[in-house]
Amino acid sequence: MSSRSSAESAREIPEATIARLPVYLRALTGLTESGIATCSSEELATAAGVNSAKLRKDLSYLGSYGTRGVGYDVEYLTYQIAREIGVTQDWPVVIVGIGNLGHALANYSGFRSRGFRVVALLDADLERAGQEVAGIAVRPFDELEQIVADNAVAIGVIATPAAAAQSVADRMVASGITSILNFAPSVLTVPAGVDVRKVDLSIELQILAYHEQRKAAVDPGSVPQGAVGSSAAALSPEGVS
Amino acid sequence: MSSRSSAESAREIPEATIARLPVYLRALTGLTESGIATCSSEELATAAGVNSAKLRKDLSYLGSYGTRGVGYDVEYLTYQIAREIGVTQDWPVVIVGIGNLGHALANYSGFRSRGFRVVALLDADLERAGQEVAGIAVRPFDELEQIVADNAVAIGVIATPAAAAQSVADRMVASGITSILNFAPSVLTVPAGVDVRKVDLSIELQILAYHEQRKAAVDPGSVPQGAVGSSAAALSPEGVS
DNA sequence: TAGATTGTTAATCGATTAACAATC
DNA sequence: TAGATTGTTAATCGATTAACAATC
Repeated sequence: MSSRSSAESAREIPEATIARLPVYLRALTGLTESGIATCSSEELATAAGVNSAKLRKDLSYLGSYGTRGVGYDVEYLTYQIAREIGVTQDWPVVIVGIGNLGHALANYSGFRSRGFRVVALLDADLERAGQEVAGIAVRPFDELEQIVADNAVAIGVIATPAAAAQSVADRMVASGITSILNFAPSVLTVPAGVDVRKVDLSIELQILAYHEQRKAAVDPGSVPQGAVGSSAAALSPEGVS
Repeated sequence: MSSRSSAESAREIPEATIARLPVYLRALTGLTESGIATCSSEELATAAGVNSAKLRKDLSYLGSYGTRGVGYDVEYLTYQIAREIGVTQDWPVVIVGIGNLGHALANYSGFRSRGFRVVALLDADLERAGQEVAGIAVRPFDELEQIVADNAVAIGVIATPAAAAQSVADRMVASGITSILNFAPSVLTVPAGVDVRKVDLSIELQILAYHEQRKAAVDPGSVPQGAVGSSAAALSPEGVS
């Protein structure tokens, strides 16, 4: 799936580690805001919600940025991780599909402070295009190629209905985008070299439901087991907005 | 983290498999909509975006629901997976925090068809409470305990700002909720027996940025490398809505 | 020097994959 | 019977973890 370049740098960072680096970065930001200048692997691990052995192992792939007997300098480690991830500079991003979710994404103020800059909002619906969301004009989807070229956009966000997602992805790839964050509930097919990550609300809920069901089974009566709906309703065809 | 009951049923399904069952379910729904009644592991795997060996291995944990030489009956397999996950019945869910994201979640029509029913929208802001979103009245957060009790709610969704998330989680847990889906960018501390899953927009984007940066490094010039922002901007304190 | 904590080793655990016997 | 495809085995790969030597 993800790019797996082989002989590039001395270190080859495992995927599982890469996925945790942003979590460490956020935990470090929290420490900075609390006025903490130095921390041990134990403290940082707690803030990030992992165990300290895993944290130290993860950081060891980046280099030796701590001091034995002392810990880590919060500011220095923050910079090193940000540099490793690649968010010491802002990445321009386009969001396609300005429905409810697109609105929420456009208004999400966390992007800017974490290395991203929304350069355009696009929607195929010409009614929506022309409006303004979060201070950014919504533009017709057809302007995608121009916008990607003008702003050197490498990352695209898809917040369209499932039916439109693949064709939006195709246009994104053709226009030069090589990383896609997909919120539409559909599997995207993209060429090698293009990375896709997927966020799916109901899949996350279903994973919780699985465990919830098991809790109820182990300890019947202790956990409320929801009102009884019909299985027909639960299994009916999708009506994704 | 997640519940790990030991001697419960004959099978002990791996976490990685559980996380993929909802993906298979969605792929099967797609096949049903296309009028396909039977499929091979190869076809279903393609629709789900995994390889067929992994799919068959995953399904083998549930039982033997296929026919050698033939494949799987789509409707039968759909039911078996839905039953395993626990979504043949509807799970009542509450959403706390009706900002932009809460709005989007409340309006997400996919919940209903996938085993969930939003029974209440809650917000601490009394201005918001009293409004109506997606046909559901927004109620004061203080009514949480009553609503959870009345509707036997086991699953809660947090869409509040980061600063409020932990206290909302505490109240949820105290009220009897044992599964939480957290959209706020903060690490939640909960008692054993409570499951938390986290969805984080900027973490997903940062993972993409990491790989994007590597692509640019391997093949300079071929991939646009975004406008140059200041590292100060990228690392400034959070401004999460 | 004594205490603390990192960075690394090595063992363990879990997940993935290819191959194929079972069987429709 | 011949062809197709599942379910399972076993090998491989990657991730986690505890323990501790290195070193501040």
